[in-house]
Amino acid sequence: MERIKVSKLLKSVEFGMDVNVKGWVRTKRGNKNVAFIALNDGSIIHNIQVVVDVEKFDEETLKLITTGSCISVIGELVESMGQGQSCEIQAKEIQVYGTADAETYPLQKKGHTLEFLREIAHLRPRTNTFGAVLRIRHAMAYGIHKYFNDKGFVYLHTPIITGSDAEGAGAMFRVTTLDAANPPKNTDGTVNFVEDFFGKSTNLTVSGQLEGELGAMALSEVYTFGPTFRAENSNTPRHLAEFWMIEPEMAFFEITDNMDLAEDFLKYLISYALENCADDLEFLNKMYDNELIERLKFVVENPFERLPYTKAIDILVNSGHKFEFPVSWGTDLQSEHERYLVENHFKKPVILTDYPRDIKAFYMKQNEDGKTVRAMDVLFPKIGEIIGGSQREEDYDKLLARIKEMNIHEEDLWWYLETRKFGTAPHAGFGLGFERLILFVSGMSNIRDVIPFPRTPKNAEF
RNA sequence: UCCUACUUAGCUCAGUUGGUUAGAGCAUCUGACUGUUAAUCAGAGGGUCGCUGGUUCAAGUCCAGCAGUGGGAGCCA
Repeated sequence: MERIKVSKLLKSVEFGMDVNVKGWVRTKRGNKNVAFIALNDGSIIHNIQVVVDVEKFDEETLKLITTGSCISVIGELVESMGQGQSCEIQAKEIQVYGTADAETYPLQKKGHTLEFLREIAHLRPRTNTFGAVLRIRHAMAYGIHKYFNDKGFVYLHTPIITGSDAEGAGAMFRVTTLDAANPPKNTDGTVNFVEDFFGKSTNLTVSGQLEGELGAMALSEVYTFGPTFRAENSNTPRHLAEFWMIEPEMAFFEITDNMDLAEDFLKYLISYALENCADDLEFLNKMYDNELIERLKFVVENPFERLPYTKAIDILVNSGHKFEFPVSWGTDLQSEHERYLVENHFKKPVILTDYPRDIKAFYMKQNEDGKTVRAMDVLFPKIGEIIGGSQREEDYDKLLARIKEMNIHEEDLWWYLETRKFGTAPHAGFGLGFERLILFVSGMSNIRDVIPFPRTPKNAEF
Protein backbone atom coordinates (compact mmCIF):
# COMPACT_ATOMS: atom_id res chain seq x y z
CA MET A 1 0.00 0.00 0.00
CA GLU A 2 1.24 3.47 -0.87
CA ARG A 3 2.40 5.57 2.02
CA ILE A 4 0.53 8.79 2.75
CA LYS A 5 2.13 11.71 4.54
CA VAL A 6 0.64 13.04 7.76
CA SER A 7 0.24 16.53 6.26
CA LYS A 8 -1.96 15.13 3.51
CA LEU A 9 -3.84 12.83 5.86
CA LEU A 10 -4.86 15.60 8.26
CA LYS A 11 -6.44 17.54 5.41
CA SER A 12 -8.34 14.50 4.17
CA VAL A 13 -11.97 14.10 5.06
CA GLU A 14 -12.55 10.70 3.45
CA PHE A 15 -13.19 8.51 6.44
CA GLY A 16 -13.48 4.77 6.06
CA MET A 17 -10.53 4.09 3.78
CA ASP A 18 -7.38 2.21 4.70
CA VAL A 19 -4.15 4.21 4.78
CA ASN A 20 -0.48 3.58 5.44
CA VAL A 21 1.51 6.12 7.50
CA LYS A 22 5.14 5.93 8.52
CA GLY A 23 6.86 8.04 11.11
CA TRP A 24 8.44 8.47 14.50
CA VAL A 25 6.53 7.95 17.74
CA ARG A 26 6.19 11.07 19.87
CA THR A 27 4.21 9.52 22.75
CA LYS A 28 2.33 6.38 23.56
CA ARG A 29 -0.25 6.26 26.35
CA GLY A 30 -3.30 4.27 27.30
CA ASN A 31 -4.33 1.27 29.39
CA LYS A 32 -4.52 -2.49 28.97
CA ASN A 33 -7.36 -2.26 26.50
CA VAL A 34 -6.40 0.60 24.24
CA ALA A 35 -3.22 2.49 23.38
CA PHE A 36 -2.79 5.86 21.66
CA ILE A 37 0.28 6.61 19.60
CA ALA A 38 1.09 10.13 18.46
CA LEU A 39 2.96 9.70 15.17
CA ASN A 40 4.92 12.40 13.31
CA ASP A 41 6.72 12.24 9.97
CA GLY A 42 7.99 15.81 9.78
CA SER A 43 5.66 16.80 6.96
CA ILE A 44 3.65 19.00 9.32
CA ILE A 45 3.89 20.03 12.95
CA HIS A 46 0.78 18.05 13.92
CA ASN A 47 0.77 14.36 14.78
CA ILE A 48 -1.64 11.71 13.60
CA GLN A 49 -3.17 9.68 16.40
CA VAL A 50 -2.98 5.93 15.96
CA VAL A 51 -5.46 3.94 18.05
CA VAL A 52 -4.42 0.43 18.98
CA ASP A 53 -6.87 -2.17 20.23
CA VAL A 54 -4.38 -3.89 22.53
CA GLU A 55 -5.86 -7.40 22.45
CA LYS A 56 -5.55 -7.54 18.64
CA PHE A 57 -1.78 -7.13 18.74
CA ASP A 58 1.17 -9.10 19.98
CA GLU A 59 2.27 -7.74 23.39
CA GLU A 60 5.98 -7.95 22.53
CA THR A 61 5.51 -5.80 19.42
CA LEU A 62 3.59 -3.14 21.33
CA LYS A 63 6.36 -3.02 23.92
CA LEU A 64 8.81 -1.98 21.20
CA ILE A 65 6.72 1.08 20.39
CA THR A 66 8.25 3.74 22.60
CA THR A 67 8.96 7.45 22.26
CA GLY A 68 11.45 7.83 19.41
CA SER A 69 10.83 4.50 17.70
CA CYS A 70 9.97 4.38 14.00
CA ILE A 71 6.92 2.49 12.80
CA SER A 72 4.71 1.88 9.78
CA VAL A 73 0.97 1.64 10.41
CA ILE A 74 -1.80 0.39 8.18
CA GLY A 75 -5.31 1.12 9.36
CA GLU A 76 -8.64 2.73 8.71
CA LEU A 77 -8.93 6.51 8.78
CA VAL A 78 -11.84 7.24 11.09
CA GLU A 79 -13.45 10.20 12.77
CA SER A 80 -11.98 10.58 16.24
CA MET A 81 -14.11 9.71 19.24
CA GLY A 82 -11.92 11.84 21.50
CA GLN A 83 -11.35 15.56 21.81
CA GLY A 84 -8.25 17.21 20.43
CA GLN A 85 -8.15 15.77 16.92
CA SER A 86 -10.72 15.33 14.17
CA CYS A 87 -9.42 12.12 12.66
CA GLU A 88 -7.30 9.15 13.70
CA ILE A 89 -6.16 5.78 12.44
CA GLN A 90 -7.63 2.57 13.81
CA ALA A 91 -4.59 0.30 13.50
CA LYS A 92 -4.80 -3.01 11.63
CA GLU A 93 -1.10 -3.74 11.06
CA ILE A 94 1.98 -2.26 12.69
CA GLN A 95 5.55 -2.82 11.58
CA VAL A 96 8.39 -1.61 13.76
CA TYR A 97 11.24 -0.26 11.63
CA GLY A 98 13.48 0.88 14.45
CA THR A 99 13.26 0.72 18.20
CA ALA A 100 14.45 3.47 20.57
CA ASP A 101 15.51 2.22 23.99
CA ALA A 102 13.42 4.24 26.43
CA GLU A 103 16.15 4.28 29.06
CA THR A 104 18.72 5.90 26.79
CA TYR A 105 16.75 7.83 24.15
CA PRO A 106 17.39 11.45 25.15
CA LEU A 107 14.18 13.07 23.91
CA GLN A 108 11.30 12.90 26.35
CA LYS A 109 7.66 13.71 25.90
CA LYS A 110 8.34 16.69 28.09
CA GLY A 111 9.85 19.88 26.73
CA HIS A 112 13.61 20.38 26.69
CA THR A 113 15.75 23.47 26.89
CA LEU A 114 17.24 24.72 23.63
CA GLU A 115 20.69 24.48 25.23
CA PHE A 116 20.24 20.77 25.84
CA LEU A 117 18.91 20.20 22.34
CA ARG A 118 22.04 21.83 20.89
CA GLU A 119 24.04 19.01 22.47
CA ILE A 120 21.93 16.46 20.60
CA ALA A 121 21.69 18.25 17.25
CA HIS A 122 21.50 14.86 15.51
CA LEU A 123 18.12 14.21 17.15
CA ARG A 124 16.65 17.67 17.62
CA PRO A 125 14.98 17.78 14.17
CA ARG A 126 12.51 15.34 15.73
CA THR A 127 11.16 17.99 18.09
CA ASN A 128 8.21 20.24 17.28
CA THR A 129 10.38 23.33 17.55
CA PHE A 130 13.09 22.21 15.15
CA GLY A 131 10.61 20.66 12.76
CA ALA A 132 8.89 24.04 12.57
CA VAL A 133 12.13 26.01 12.22
CA LEU A 134 13.54 23.70 9.55
CA ARG A 135 10.34 23.80 7.51
CA ILE A 136 10.35 27.60 7.73
CA ARG A 137 14.02 27.62 6.72
CA HIS A 138 13.19 25.55 3.68
CA ALA A 139 10.25 27.77 2.74
CA MET A 140 12.45 30.86 2.97
CA ALA A 141 15.14 29.30 0.76
CA TYR A 142 12.52 28.43 -1.81
CA GLY A 143 10.91 31.87 -1.52
CA ILE A 144 14.26 33.55 -2.17
CA HIS A 145 14.80 31.65 -5.41
CA LYS A 146 11.22 32.24 -6.46
CA TYR A 147 11.40 35.97 -5.80
CA PHE A 148 14.54 36.49 -7.83
CA ASN A 149 13.49 34.10 -10.59
CA ASP A 150 10.19 35.94 -11.01
CA LYS A 151 12.12 39.20 -11.31
CA GLY A 152 14.51 37.84 -13.96
CA PHE A 153 17.60 37.57 -11.77
CA VAL A 154 20.21 34.94 -12.62
CA TYR A 155 21.41 32.67 -9.82
CA LEU A 156 25.19 33.01 -9.98
CA HIS A 157 27.42 30.43 -8.31
CA THR A 158 30.39 32.29 -6.92
CA PRO A 159 33.44 30.37 -5.69
CA ILE A 160 33.65 28.98 -2.17
CA ILE A 161 37.42 28.74 -2.32
CA THR A 162 38.96 32.10 -3.03
CA GLY A 163 42.49 33.30 -3.69
CA SER A 164 41.57 36.89 -3.07
CA ASP A 165 42.48 38.19 0.33
CA ALA A 166 40.98 41.58 -0.35
CA GLU A 167 37.33 41.01 0.39
CA GLY A 168 37.88 42.69 3.71
CA ALA A 169 34.86 41.24 5.47
CA GLY A 170 36.69 39.52 8.28
CA ALA A 171 39.14 36.79 9.26
CA MET A 172 39.29 33.83 6.89
CA PHE A 173 39.71 30.06 7.09
CA ARG A 174 42.74 28.84 5.18
CA VAL A 175 42.30 26.09 2.60
CA THR A 176 45.42 24.02 2.07
CA THR A 177 46.68 20.53 1.27
CA LEU A 178 50.11 21.25 2.72
CA ASP A 179 51.33 19.15 5.65
CA ALA A 180 50.49 21.28 8.69
CA ALA A 181 53.30 19.70 10.71
CA ASN A 182 55.95 20.19 8.04
CA PRO A 183 55.03 22.74 5.33
CA PRO A 184 57.48 23.76 2.60
CA LYS A 185 59.29 26.95 3.57
CA ASN A 186 60.73 29.92 1.76
CA THR A 187 64.29 30.98 2.54
CA ASP A 188 62.94 33.63 4.92
CA GLY A 189 61.08 30.99 6.94
CA THR A 190 57.54 31.77 5.73
CA VAL A 191 55.36 29.02 4.27
CA ASN A 192 55.81 28.55 0.54
CA PHE A 193 52.29 28.45 -0.84
CA VAL A 194 53.55 28.11 -4.40
CA GLU A 195 53.77 24.41 -3.58
CA ASP A 196 50.19 24.33 -2.29
CA PHE A 197 47.30 22.82 -4.30
CA PHE A 198 46.34 26.04 -6.08
CA GLY A 199 49.87 27.38 -6.27
CA LYS A 200 48.94 30.25 -3.99
CA SER A 201 47.41 30.91 -0.59
CA THR A 202 43.67 30.25 -0.61
CA ASN A 203 40.80 30.67 1.84
CA LEU A 204 37.09 30.00 2.21
CA THR A 205 35.00 32.87 0.94
CA VAL A 206 33.73 35.59 3.25
CA SER A 207 31.52 37.08 0.53
CA GLY A 208 30.54 36.44 -3.06
CA GLN A 209 29.99 40.11 -3.73
CA LEU A 210 33.06 40.92 -5.82
CA GLU A 211 32.37 38.01 -8.15
CA GLY A 212 28.68 38.92 -8.04
CA GLU A 213 29.57 42.31 -9.48
CA LEU A 214 31.36 40.59 -12.38
CA GLY A 215 28.13 38.72 -13.13
CA ALA A 216 25.99 41.84 -12.91
CA MET A 217 28.26 43.56 -15.44
CA ALA A 218 27.05 41.03 -18.01
CA LEU A 219 23.69 39.61 -16.90
CA SER A 220 22.27 42.84 -15.40
CA GLU A 221 20.71 41.26 -12.32
CA VAL A 222 22.26 38.36 -10.46
CA TYR A 223 22.15 36.92 -6.97
CA THR A 224 24.24 34.49 -5.01
CA PHE A 225 22.95 32.19 -2.28
CA GLY A 226 25.56 30.01 -0.68
CA PRO A 227 27.67 29.23 2.35
CA THR A 228 29.95 31.90 3.74
CA PHE A 229 32.73 31.54 6.30
CA ARG A 230 34.12 33.89 8.92
CA ALA A 231 36.93 32.84 11.23
CA GLU A 232 36.10 35.55 13.76
CA ASN A 233 36.08 34.52 17.40
CA SER A 234 32.51 35.73 17.75
CA ASN A 235 30.53 34.25 20.60
CA THR A 236 27.10 35.77 20.31
CA PRO A 237 23.56 34.60 19.55
CA ARG A 238 23.79 36.37 16.15
CA HIS A 239 27.05 34.99 14.67
CA LEU A 240 28.13 31.74 13.06
CA ALA A 241 31.48 30.70 11.60
CA GLU A 242 29.60 29.06 8.70
CA PHE A 243 26.40 30.71 7.53
CA TRP A 244 24.41 31.25 4.36
CA MET A 245 24.17 34.56 2.64
CA ILE A 246 22.10 35.99 -0.19
CA GLU A 247 23.82 38.68 -2.25
CA PRO A 248 21.93 40.30 -5.13
CA GLU A 249 23.91 42.59 -7.41
CA MET A 250 22.18 44.80 -9.99
CA ALA A 251 23.53 46.83 -12.88
CA PHE A 252 21.87 50.21 -13.43
CA PHE A 253 20.59 50.30 -9.83
CA GLU A 254 21.37 53.32 -7.72
CA ILE A 255 21.15 53.45 -3.95
CA THR A 256 17.40 54.21 -3.88
CA ASP A 257 16.66 51.30 -6.23
CA ASN A 258 18.77 49.15 -3.92
CA MET A 259 16.71 50.21 -0.90
CA ASP A 260 13.46 49.62 -2.74
CA LEU A 261 14.58 46.12 -3.67
CA ALA A 262 15.78 45.27 -0.16
CA GLU A 263 12.50 46.41 1.40
CA ASP A 264 10.33 44.67 -1.17
CA PHE A 265 12.41 41.48 -0.90
CA LEU A 266 12.13 41.29 2.90
CA LYS A 267 8.40 42.00 2.82
CA TYR A 268 7.88 39.35 0.15
CA LEU A 269 9.70 36.72 2.21
CA ILE A 270 7.86 37.53 5.42
CA SER A 271 4.52 37.45 3.58
CA TYR A 272 5.54 34.15 2.04
CA ALA A 273 6.17 32.72 5.52
CA LEU A 274 2.85 34.03 6.85
CA GLU A 275 1.01 32.41 3.96
CA ASN A 276 2.89 29.13 3.72
CA CYS A 277 4.09 28.39 7.26
CA ALA A 278 1.00 29.33 9.25
CA ASP A 279 0.91 26.18 11.42
CA ASP A 280 4.58 26.38 12.30
CA LEU A 281 4.42 30.12 13.02
CA GLU A 282 1.41 29.62 15.28
CA PHE A 283 3.33 27.01 17.24
CA LEU A 284 6.37 29.26 17.64
CA ASN A 285 4.14 32.20 18.48
CA LYS A 286 2.53 30.17 21.26
CA MET A 287 5.69 28.57 22.64
CA TYR A 288 8.41 31.19 22.29
CA ASP A 289 7.23 34.63 21.26
CA ASN A 290 3.64 35.78 21.72
CA GLU A 291 4.13 38.80 19.49
CA LEU A 292 5.80 36.99 16.60
CA ILE A 293 2.95 36.91 14.10
CA GLU A 294 1.86 40.42 15.03
CA ARG A 295 5.42 41.67 14.46
CA LEU A 296 5.73 39.91 11.09
CA LYS A 297 2.46 41.45 9.91
CA PHE A 298 3.54 44.87 11.12
CA VAL A 299 6.77 44.71 9.12
CA VAL A 300 4.90 43.70 5.97
CA GLU A 301 2.27 46.43 6.32
CA ASN A 302 4.43 49.45 7.16
CA PRO A 303 7.06 51.31 5.14
CA PHE A 304 10.60 51.15 6.47
CA GLU A 305 11.98 54.43 7.82
CA ARG A 306 14.79 55.74 5.62
CA LEU A 307 17.31 58.33 6.77
CA PRO A 308 20.96 59.24 6.38
CA TYR A 309 23.52 58.38 9.03
CA THR A 310 24.06 62.06 9.82
CA LYS A 311 20.39 62.52 10.68
CA ALA A 312 20.44 59.39 12.83
CA ILE A 313 23.35 60.83 14.79
CA ASP A 314 21.32 64.02 15.39
CA ILE A 315 18.38 61.98 16.68
CA LEU A 316 20.61 60.01 19.02
CA VAL A 317 22.44 63.09 20.31
CA ASN A 318 19.17 64.96 20.94
CA SER A 319 17.36 61.95 22.39
CA GLY A 320 18.38 62.70 25.96
CA HIS A 321 18.91 58.97 26.31
CA LYS A 322 21.93 57.79 28.30
CA PHE A 323 24.07 55.51 26.13
CA GLU A 324 26.94 53.42 27.39
CA PHE A 325 28.97 54.50 24.35
CA PRO A 326 28.86 58.19 23.40
CA VAL A 327 27.43 59.14 20.01
CA SER A 328 29.45 61.26 17.64
CA TRP A 329 29.67 61.79 13.88
CA GLY A 330 32.32 59.59 12.29
CA THR A 331 32.09 56.56 14.56
CA ASP A 332 30.15 53.44 13.78
CA LEU A 333 26.82 53.00 15.53
CA GLN A 334 26.87 50.62 18.49
CA SER A 335 24.23 47.94 18.98
CA GLU A 336 22.53 50.05 21.63
CA HIS A 337 22.27 52.99 19.21
CA GLU A 338 20.76 50.88 16.45
CA ARG A 339 18.37 49.33 18.92
CA TYR A 340 17.30 52.76 20.19
CA LEU A 341 16.49 53.95 16.67
CA VAL A 342 14.54 50.84 15.71
CA GLU A 343 12.85 49.91 18.96
CA ASN A 344 12.39 53.25 20.76
CA HIS A 345 12.43 56.08 18.26
CA PHE A 346 10.87 54.81 15.02
CA LYS A 347 9.42 51.52 16.31
CA LYS A 348 9.81 49.94 12.85
CA PRO A 349 12.57 48.73 10.51
CA VAL A 350 15.05 51.46 9.59
CA ILE A 351 17.32 51.87 6.58
CA LEU A 352 20.36 54.03 7.30
CA THR A 353 22.34 55.46 4.38
CA ASP A 354 25.33 57.66 3.58
CA TYR A 355 27.75 56.51 6.25
CA PRO A 356 31.14 58.15 6.78
CA ARG A 357 33.53 56.75 4.19
CA ASP A 358 36.20 55.94 6.75
CA ILE A 359 34.13 53.26 8.49
CA LYS A 360 32.99 51.51 5.30
CA ALA A 361 34.52 49.26 2.63
CA PHE A 362 36.66 50.42 -0.29
CA TYR A 363 34.15 49.53 -3.01
CA MET A 364 31.32 51.81 -1.89
CA LYS A 365 30.40 54.76 -4.11
CA GLN A 366 31.78 58.02 -2.80
CA ASN A 367 29.37 60.93 -2.41
CA GLU A 368 30.05 64.44 -3.69
CA ASP A 369 30.55 65.74 -0.15
CA GLY A 370 33.86 63.84 0.02
CA LYS A 371 32.95 62.55 3.48
CA THR A 372 30.29 59.90 3.00
CA VAL A 373 29.61 56.83 0.85
CA ARG A 374 26.36 55.39 -0.50
CA ALA A 375 26.10 52.58 2.00
CA MET A 376 22.84 51.25 3.37
CA ASP A 377 22.15 49.11 6.41
CA VAL A 378 18.71 47.67 7.11
CA LEU A 379 18.10 47.46 10.85
CA PHE A 380 15.42 45.18 12.26
CA PRO A 381 13.92 44.99 15.72
CA LYS A 382 15.43 42.33 18.02
CA ILE A 383 18.22 41.28 15.66
CA GLY A 384 19.84 44.53 14.51
CA GLU A 385 21.57 44.63 11.13
CA ILE A 386 19.90 42.17 8.79
CA ILE A 387 21.12 43.65 5.50
CA GLY A 388 24.26 45.56 4.62
CA GLY A 389 24.73 46.96 1.13
CA SER A 390 25.72 49.89 -1.02
CA GLN A 391 25.88 51.42 -4.42
CA ARG A 392 29.30 50.45 -5.78
CA GLU A 393 31.99 52.84 -6.97
CA GLU A 394 31.93 52.48 -10.76
CA ASP A 395 34.56 55.14 -11.50
CA TYR A 396 37.93 53.50 -12.15
CA ASP A 397 40.07 56.38 -10.89
CA LYS A 398 38.08 56.94 -7.72
CA LEU A 399 38.02 53.23 -6.93
CA LEU A 400 41.75 52.83 -7.51
CA ALA A 401 42.51 55.88 -5.39
CA ARG A 402 40.48 54.44 -2.54
CA ILE A 403 42.19 51.05 -2.83
CA LYS A 404 45.60 52.71 -2.59
CA GLU A 405 44.45 54.93 0.25
CA MET A 406 43.40 51.87 2.25
CA ASN A 407 46.62 49.95 1.48
CA ILE A 408 44.84 47.10 -0.32
CA HIS A 409 46.95 45.15 -2.83
CA GLU A 410 45.57 46.38 -6.14
CA GLU A 411 47.31 43.57 -8.06
CA ASP A 412 45.04 41.03 -6.28
CA LEU A 413 42.01 42.92 -7.61
CA TRP A 414 43.09 43.42 -11.23
CA TRP A 415 40.04 41.52 -12.48
CA TYR A 416 37.67 43.56 -10.32
CA LEU A 417 39.20 46.81 -11.51
CA GLU A 418 38.86 45.77 -15.14
CA THR A 419 35.06 45.87 -14.88
CA ARG A 420 35.47 49.62 -14.29
CA LYS A 421 37.86 49.87 -17.22
CA PHE A 422 35.68 48.01 -19.73
CA GLY A 423 32.07 49.10 -19.96
CA THR A 424 31.56 50.20 -16.40
CA ALA A 425 28.04 50.97 -15.21
CA PRO A 426 26.36 52.24 -12.09
CA HIS A 427 25.39 49.27 -9.96
CA ALA A 428 24.43 48.31 -6.45
CA GLY A 429 23.80 45.31 -4.24
CA PHE A 430 23.44 44.02 -0.72
CA GLY A 431 23.98 41.02 1.51
CA LEU A 432 21.28 39.35 3.57
CA GLY A 433 22.31 36.94 6.32
CA PHE A 434 20.02 33.95 5.77
CA GLU A 435 20.08 32.79 9.38
CA ARG A 436 19.33 36.30 10.62
CA LEU A 437 16.28 36.30 8.38
CA ILE A 438 15.21 32.95 9.84
CA LEU A 439 15.85 34.31 13.33
CA PHE A 440 13.45 37.16 12.67
CA VAL A 441 10.81 35.08 10.91
CA SER A 442 10.83 32.22 13.43
CA GLY A 443 11.09 34.34 16.56
CA MET A 444 13.94 32.19 17.84
CA SER A 445 16.53 34.12 19.80
CA ASN A 446 19.77 32.20 19.17
CA ILE A 447 21.21 31.77 15.66
CA ARG A 448 22.44 28.28 16.64
CA ASP A 449 18.80 27.21 16.70
CA VAL A 450 17.94 28.20 13.12
CA ILE A 451 20.63 26.17 11.31
CA PRO A 452 20.66 22.35 11.51
CA PHE A 453 24.30 21.96 12.51
CA PRO A 454 25.81 25.21 13.75
CA ARG A 455 29.53 25.92 13.46
CA THR A 456 30.81 28.28 16.12
CA PRO A 457 34.17 28.77 17.85
CA LYS A 458 35.12 25.50 19.58
CA ASN A 459 32.17 23.63 18.10
CA ALA A 460 32.13 21.58 14.88
CA GLU A 461 30.33 18.51 16.24
CA PHE A 462 27.97 16.54 13.98
C1' U B 1 38.62 38.23 22.75
C1' C B 2 36.42 41.19 27.13
C1' C B 3 32.54 41.56 31.17
C1' U B 4 29.08 38.60 33.92
C1' A B 5 26.29 34.40 35.67
C1' C B 6 26.00 29.32 35.83
C1' U B 7 27.76 23.77 36.00
C1' U B 8 24.20 18.69 41.62
C1' A B 9 20.09 11.97 38.86
C1' G B 10 18.43 10.89 31.76
C1' C B 11 15.98 16.27 31.81
C1' U B 12 14.64 20.84 34.78
C1' C B 13 16.10 22.45 39.38
C1' A B 14 16.30 22.86 45.29
C1' G B 15 20.32 22.15 48.74
C1' U B 16 20.30 27.21 55.02
C1' U B 17 26.02 30.33 58.86
C1' G B 18 30.80 24.27 55.96
C1' G B 19 28.43 19.26 60.01
C1' U B 20 25.47 12.18 60.05
C1' U B 21 23.24 8.20 54.83
C1' A B 22 22.60 14.66 48.92
C1' G B 23 16.46 15.99 47.75
C1' A B 24 12.00 17.26 44.45
C1' G B 25 9.23 17.29 39.80
C1' C B 26 9.36 15.05 35.15
C1' A B 27 11.45 10.81 32.46
C1' U B 28 12.51 5.30 33.03
C1' C B 29 10.88 0.40 35.13
C1' U B 30 6.74 -2.45 37.72
C1' G B 31 1.58 -2.46 38.88
C1' A B 32 -3.61 -0.22 38.63
C1' C B 33 -7.23 2.08 35.37
C1' U B 34 -12.68 0.58 29.19
C1' G B 35 -10.79 6.59 24.71
C1' U B 36 -5.96 8.96 26.28
C1' U B 37 -4.30 14.41 24.94
C1' A B 38 2.81 16.68 28.40
C1' A B 39 -3.13 11.04 30.69
C1' U B 40 -3.86 9.92 35.92
C1' C B 41 -2.81 7.02 40.56
C1' A B 42 0.66 3.70 43.63
C1' G B 43 5.56 1.74 44.19
C1' A B 44 10.80 0.95 42.69
C1' G B 45 15.59 1.78 40.60
C1' G B 46 18.78 5.83 39.40
C1' G B 47 24.42 10.48 41.94
C1' U B 48 32.66 10.37 40.96
C1' C B 49 27.78 17.28 43.16
C1' G B 50 32.11 19.89 35.62
C1' C B 51 37.74 18.76 36.18
C1' U B 52 42.37 19.61 39.02
C1' G B 53 44.52 21.39 43.29
C1' G B 54 44.12 24.00 48.10
C1' U B 55 42.03 25.60 53.18
C1' U B 56 39.66 22.68 57.26
C1' C B 57 38.73 17.75 62.32
C1' A B 58 34.95 17.96 58.30
C1' A B 59 33.70 20.72 51.47
C1' G B 60 27.95 19.98 46.96
C1' U B 61 28.84 24.50 50.14
C1' C B 62 34.98 28.42 51.08
C1' C B 63 39.61 29.69 47.78
C1' A B 64 42.63 29.19 43.06
C1' G B 65 43.35 27.39 38.13
C1' C B 66 41.21 25.01 33.87
C1' A B 67 37.05 23.52 30.79
C1' G B 68 32.08 24.00 29.06
C1' U B 69 27.40 26.64 28.68
C1' G B 70 24.00 31.05 28.97
C1' G B 71 23.50 36.46 28.76
C1' G B 72 25.85 41.26 27.45
C1' A B 73 29.88 43.73 24.41
C1' G B 74 33.30 43.90 20.16
C1' C B 75 33.93 42.05 14.91
C1' C B 76 29.75 41.56 11.27
C1' A B 77 25.44 39.07 7.94
